[in-house]
Formats: sequence, C-alpha cells, structure tokens
Amino acid sequence: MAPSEAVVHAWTRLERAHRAALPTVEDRLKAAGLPPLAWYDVLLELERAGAAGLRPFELQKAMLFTQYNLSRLVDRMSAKGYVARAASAEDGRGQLLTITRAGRALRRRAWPVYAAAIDAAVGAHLSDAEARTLGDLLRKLY
Amino acid sequence: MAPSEAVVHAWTRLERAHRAALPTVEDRLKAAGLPPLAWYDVLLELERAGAAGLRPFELQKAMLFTQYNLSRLVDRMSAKGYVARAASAEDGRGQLLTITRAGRALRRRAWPVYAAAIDAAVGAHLSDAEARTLGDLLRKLY
DNA sequence: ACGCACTAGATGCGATTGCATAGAAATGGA
DNA sequence: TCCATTTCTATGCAATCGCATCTAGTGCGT
Repeated sequence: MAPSEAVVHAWTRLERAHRAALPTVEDRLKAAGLPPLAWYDVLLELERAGAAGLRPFELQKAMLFTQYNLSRLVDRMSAKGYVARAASAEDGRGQLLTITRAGRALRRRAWPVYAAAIDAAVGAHLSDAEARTLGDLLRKLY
Repeated sequence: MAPSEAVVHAWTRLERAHRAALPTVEDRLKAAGLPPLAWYDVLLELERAGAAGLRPFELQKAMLFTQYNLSRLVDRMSAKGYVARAASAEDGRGQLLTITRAGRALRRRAWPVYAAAIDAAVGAHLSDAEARTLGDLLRKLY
C-alpha cells in the first residue's frame, strides 16, 4: 500500500524515460514518412502469426491495447491495404486478420528507421549489459 | 545505428511495462474521482517551486510535455481553480504559474490513491533492490 | 429448443492530442 | 535605433482517444 522510496523513484523514472524515448522514435518514423509505431507493432504481430492470422481480441491482448482503439487502428490499416480482414470461420462474431504483401513490405521498409531510433533512444545511453538488466527488470512489471 | 538484441528487448519491454502500468494508475485515480496523472505532476512541480512559481516553459521542460498540451492543461487546471496564472514581471510575453490552496488540497488528497497505485503497478513486482537498480538504469535514458 | 449471461467487435459523441501557425515581446546585430 | 531572428504562449482544425452503448453470436443450464 505504501511504496518505498525506491519504488516511487522507479515509477517516476519509468514515466520520464518513456516520455523521452517515445517521441524520439515517433518523430523519426514520421520524418521518414512512415506511419506511427503502433502500426509497426501490429504488422509485426501479424507477420509472426503467419497465414493463420490473428483475431482482433488476440492482438488486443498481445499489444495491451484497448478494444476500441484496436478496432479503429485496424480500420485505418486495412483502409490502407496493410492488413486484411476476413470473417472468422469458427466464430460468427469474429474476424481474422492477416498481413498483406503491402503490409510486409511496409514493415520491412520501416525496420531500419525504427532500429536506428531505438538505438538513439536506448542503445546510446546503455551498455549491452545494462540493457539486458533493464529488460529483465521491466519484464517483471507485466 | 544497429541496436543489439539486448537494446531492442529493453525498448520493447519499456513500452510494454509502461502500457501495463500507466492504465493501472490512471484507472485508480479515476475510480477515486480524481483528475488524471498529469494534473498531479503539475501540482507537485508547482508546489515544489513554492511562491516563486514556475513559467509554463519551465514546467514544460520539467515534465517533457509538448508546448500546446501544457498550455491547454494549464487552461483546464486554472479553470478548476487549482493553479493561478499571472503575468510575468520580467517577461512581457510570459506567465507565472502558482499552485492555489485548492491545488495543494487536491494534491494532498490524491497522494494516498496515487501511492497505492504505484505500489500495485511497480512495488508489487519488484524487491526494493530491484526497484533501485531499475530506477538507476531508467535514469540514464533521459 | 429456449432463455440468459457473456464475448467479439463497432460506433456516436465529447474530450484530448498533434500540427501548423499566429501574435506579441525579447534579443542581437549592423 | 532599426530590422531580423528567436522565444513564449495561444489557438483553429483535423485526427485520435475514452466512454458508454449497441448489435450479433456464442455457450450454457434447463
């Protein structure tokens, strides 16, 4: 109930680190004429899912997105032709999302920009060992 | 330019940890009838600044907020009577923001809820030593 | 088969964000 | 001093988010 000072500090810095790093990445993507980060994440998940595709609710849980935000994000992405929506075979309510060829191309094109941005936002500040420790600790939070 | 795998993992987990923790905190504040987290941060900064107050651009840099978002946040907060806007004495363009009595009261009232939320989102998952290490590593990112 | 609670997903509407730009005052030369 | 540049803050407008709710299917108990 009453967090220790170390916990409060960790929280505060999580907030600030995120507020510093995210715009760095988003700005670089935008500067390269690429869509926002969330689009990349969706494409990556769908690409990993392969031909089997993913249901929106699975994507939602994987990405920790709200239901309505994912619904609209998929709207935008399918309007641009990066993801395909098909009726689910097993569930009459549901859909099955798959990445399109254009989606794969976009993800491939975005990766170098994204990678450079990650390096600028994170890699430039930490040694590899530190990055590993940081990742391990953050993993415990969710 | 090409981040190591450890760096990419750290980035990914930073994103996810933040997406998990932030809604936890925001939801609890809302459930208690309190305003969003950003309001708390503003009140805290202004309270620390004391009677001298802070200029909007100082607050903006301290909080890593965009200029227009801070401008509008201050609009809302001063409309509710939590912060006071006064013309700056030294700079004819600028303002001087101070926290009001009501603002201090709100912050005091919000803290127990916020503290419990931080503990749920962070403290529950980490030992104190881990929290300290995490805080130190995150500090390097900004 | 029926009724009912639950899940999947979409959507109207108001609030907030992001972008671009405006306006007004300070600052730094020539 | 005068002009150009930069800094500080606000704002119109479009895009996105958050909330509440809706529709359609599913699945279970009887």
